[in-house]
Amino acid sequence: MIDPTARKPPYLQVADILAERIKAGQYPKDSRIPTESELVEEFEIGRNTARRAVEVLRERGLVETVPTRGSYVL
Amino acid sequence: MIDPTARKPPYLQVADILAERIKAGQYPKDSRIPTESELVEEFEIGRNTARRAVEVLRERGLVETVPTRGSYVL
DNA sequence: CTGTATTTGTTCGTATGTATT
DNA sequence: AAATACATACGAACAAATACA
Repeated sequence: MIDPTARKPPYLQVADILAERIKAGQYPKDSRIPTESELVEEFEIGRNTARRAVEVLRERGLVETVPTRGSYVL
Repeated sequence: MIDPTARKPPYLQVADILAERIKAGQYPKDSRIPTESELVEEFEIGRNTARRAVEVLRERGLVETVPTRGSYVL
């Protein structure tokens, strides 16, 4: 799924995949995207990398993160 | 704040600035100095450079670093 | 009310790759 | 060649808040 050798770093690859899913309606508005742990498992990445990916989605205004809850599609 | 072109490398410049602050009592004994991330932001340097700066303070016996906690003034 | 599980927040440790001087 | 610097990544540990049985 993720290519660690690609020019695009893993955290961006993951962010883009998640953004695609949001755009496609796979994660509907107000729904919660996968937790950091789930992203770690699905994409076989470290937690920090998962966090960075979600951070990108926040910066893009795609999700909102609620501590102890998760990140929700806007 | 930091001059990347100076003869003194950034990590030493940062270390010296922090040492000054400790000496001046800006960071009192037993208090925590800024985290690596905070140093990255304040001085606009990379994380490795921030780490190097703190390493210098350790070598000078000015601080003690506790994994997952931070570095504390001695 | 109490304990446990879940989830994000924070922070340092370590390593790799690339670029510049 | 060596030192310096930055970006990226994974690991580990602990805190804090929330949810739930």
